[in-house]
Amino acid sequence: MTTETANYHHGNLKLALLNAAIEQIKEVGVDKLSLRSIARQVGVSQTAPYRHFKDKNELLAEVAAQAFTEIYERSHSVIDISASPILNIQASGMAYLQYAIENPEKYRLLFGSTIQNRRSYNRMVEAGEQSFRILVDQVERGIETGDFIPGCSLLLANTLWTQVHGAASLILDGFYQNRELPMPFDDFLKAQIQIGSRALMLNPPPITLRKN
Amino acid sequence: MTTETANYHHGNLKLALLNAAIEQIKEVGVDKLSLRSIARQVGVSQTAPYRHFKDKNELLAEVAAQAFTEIYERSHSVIDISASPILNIQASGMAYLQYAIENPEKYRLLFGSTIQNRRSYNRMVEAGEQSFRILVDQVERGIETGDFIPGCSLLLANTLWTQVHGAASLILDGFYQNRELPMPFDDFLKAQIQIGSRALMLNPPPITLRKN
DNA sequence: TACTCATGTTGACACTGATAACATATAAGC
DNA sequence: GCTTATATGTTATCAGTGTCAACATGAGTA
Repeated sequence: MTTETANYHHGNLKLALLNAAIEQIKEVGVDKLSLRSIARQVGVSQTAPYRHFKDKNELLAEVAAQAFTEIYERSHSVIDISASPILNIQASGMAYLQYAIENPEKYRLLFGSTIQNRRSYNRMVEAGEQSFRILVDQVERGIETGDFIPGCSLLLANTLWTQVHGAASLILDGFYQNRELPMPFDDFLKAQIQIGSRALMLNPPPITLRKN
Repeated sequence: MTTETANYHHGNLKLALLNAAIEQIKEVGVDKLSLRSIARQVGVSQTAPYRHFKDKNELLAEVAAQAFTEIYERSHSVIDISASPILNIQASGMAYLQYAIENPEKYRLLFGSTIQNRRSYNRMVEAGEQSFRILVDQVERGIETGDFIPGCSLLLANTLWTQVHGAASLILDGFYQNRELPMPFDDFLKAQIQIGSRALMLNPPPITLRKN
């Protein structure tokens, strides 16, 4: 209903603005995004957005909340309750990286410094924490089964996320672009995640890295 | 000499601009930094900077190159050639994190999306790689001594950096601010680095996390 | 029908990065 | 020592931004 019928003057301008923002973030990048150009695309005056968002920051925070939810869904969809925690962690890590690679500008919005005062946007914060909880859950399972270091699941989950987030950042910043890799890019990601997840294990399995 | 005597109209305006930029980045943050306010602080017209830098981006890239060098010096200064690779890695990781925490806005400049076209600024890129090489060196030593997973030092070093960089990002984004930690913050960092570095080891030592 | 209030527009302000045209002082050539 | 070219700095201006206050409009309600 909400998507079809025109409610008011424009007919759900708020949603139209959000969609236009997402589109332009993808096209011109998050830095070059302007509220005015969003309004222009929707065919509305420059100040119309202010009836639906306190300011540009608030609009971006809402886009970010949506993106965090997407990341959550991606990472969650590959979790298999009957699989081992370590496999789940690796799978959701790859899903996370894939999202970042496929949506570089959205990812920058999530973790760059564009949005100010992040902590004051509840919807966004909660959507972010939801993703994090996937990790915490799997880490706790791994601790229960005796595979992981016991003590503090938050810390272990952090180590994981931190690593995957760092990898994503370096990829998006083009760090690997002119660099010779010892293996195909996708394998490189997998290896990185595999190595990283060894950190949690009480007795990590031996590992060999193919040179190519 | 260069710092003392006035060379030209202003007397080393380029250096004065860079210093003013660094000061303002610290004070108002990298997003709110404007070329005009830098010029104002130095007491020169808005367009004077354009005689020394092609554009704002170029000025920022030079500040970043300087900051990368500082990070290198910090991380390098704690390397002890007679100590084990793993200890060196942990020490330089902590030094890196400390730099990020002490200079949050500079760190954002280095890895945020403010500077465009990073790869085209050689001085900056090289200063960055220099820091990375500290890690690669220690990883290679660790592989030689048989402590680390053999195969690809680049990949292992990446895993490390990636993790430390990710930790820095989350800290600066305030992720840990309203969150209860199981131990004092500094210990939390150390633990994270300690756990992370286990990933590289062929036979990581058992580890226990104090609950407090 | 009249009124209210959410929604949208106009006009304006104070900023920003950047360019072109002009001014000036320094270093080099004679 | 005087002229001249060039590096350096200024003025004026443009197009663009986020945001606010004042005004316009139209849908739902009393």
